[in-house]
Amino acid sequence: MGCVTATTRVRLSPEERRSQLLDLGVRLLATRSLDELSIDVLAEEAGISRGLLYHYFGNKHVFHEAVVRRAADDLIAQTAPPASGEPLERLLTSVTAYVDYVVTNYEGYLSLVKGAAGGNDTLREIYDEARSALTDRVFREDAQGTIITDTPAARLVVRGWAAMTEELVITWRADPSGVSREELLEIIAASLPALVGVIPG
Amino acid sequence: MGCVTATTRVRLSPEERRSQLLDLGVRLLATRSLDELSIDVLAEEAGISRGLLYHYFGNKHVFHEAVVRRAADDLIAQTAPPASGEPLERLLTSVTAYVDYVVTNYEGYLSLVKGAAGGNDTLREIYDEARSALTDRVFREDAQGTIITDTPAARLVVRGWAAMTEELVITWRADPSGVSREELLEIIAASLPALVGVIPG
DNA sequence: CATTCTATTGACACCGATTCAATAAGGGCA
DNA sequence: TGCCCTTATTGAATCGGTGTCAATAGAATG
Repeated sequence: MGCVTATTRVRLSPEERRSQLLDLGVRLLATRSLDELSIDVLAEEAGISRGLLYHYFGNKHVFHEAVVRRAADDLIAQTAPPASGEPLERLLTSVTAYVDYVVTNYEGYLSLVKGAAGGNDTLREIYDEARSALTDRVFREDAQGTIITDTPAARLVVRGWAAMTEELVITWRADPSGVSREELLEIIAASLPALVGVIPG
Repeated sequence: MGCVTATTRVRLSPEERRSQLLDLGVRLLATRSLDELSIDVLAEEAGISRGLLYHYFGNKHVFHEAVVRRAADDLIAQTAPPASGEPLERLLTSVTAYVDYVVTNYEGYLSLVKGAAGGNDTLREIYDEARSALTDRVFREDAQGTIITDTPAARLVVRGWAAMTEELVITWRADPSGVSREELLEIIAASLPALVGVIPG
């Protein structure tokens, strides 16, 4: 049954409260879509008044942005590439972590993607950052040199590859029949060089 | 200045009225996003009462679905492939029409995509139909035979290719610098065979 | 234990979605 | 031509969720 509805008000430090609300927000994304995540629902679940949410986040949009940002940070952290190793191998490790992240956090990830895709520019920008964290490194040059030459066409293609990867993972997770996890990873990994090969010029 | 605000109520046949409201809805998508397309706004623009919208479409969701369906039908009609010709050439013609459609109807198309992506299952399904209209033919076998063998992995890859194509076109249209329309078309067209090549098995 | 700072509340104003009984356009019939 | 009758259309009332703000009460400090 859990606790009874709050009797005495509890006073937390702003950092703790803010963090609690954001965590709860991200957790609730597994159950509802972003715009079903109303102020009412969150206040109810958190056991606080609606007014408190408006105290910490000026309005619903700001709150949504903060939640999406936290979810994106989760994703970025979980798919961080290893510090060392072959550039292509590091990318593969990252992609594998991404696939596994989506598989385990499917519902929440879906809400994140849909919310960002359907939302305002700010939301899309936040999600773009997460994508870039995954893909930008193919342009970053290190001791071994750059993997892909940085041209407008190459940027475009890599961005397209990221969109394709997202679609592949989401679709596969919804119905994995006929394709194994390893085959999926192979498709994604092999796609990037295959696509780079079609860049004109 | 246009006409003054309606003085006498005009009575249309249900078909005419319904059609008028849907057309207006699609047209307004070039200016606002789907969820900024409120009942108030539409009624105002159409010069009718809010109640009438509820008479024709039970609620806002249903109205939005109908608008998206009409916009998707537009897209499908405009990108219909020629009846005859080489399968691959027919696909290229379709893709070219798709690119040109997005270029000219950019704002409205963005609203369509965002609305479908961020919306409920019904909305996504409608948009999926439009995508399928563009891509399914690569599996259809005709006199020349099938272009791509129909397997779960192939279905997945073609779906990914469609998502990539959408991302490429939208991104390119937002900032075409550095890549010409012909190069874009070349990238998209060459991508499909390149991706089919990475299918395992 | 009193004081003070500020995290937290609850009541209220407001806007858009939704309902429904009342209204009137306009085609058909005498 | 003028009445009638169907039904397209309206407008007022309701409801649920957002956003505002002065009032309330933890808890740390002296």
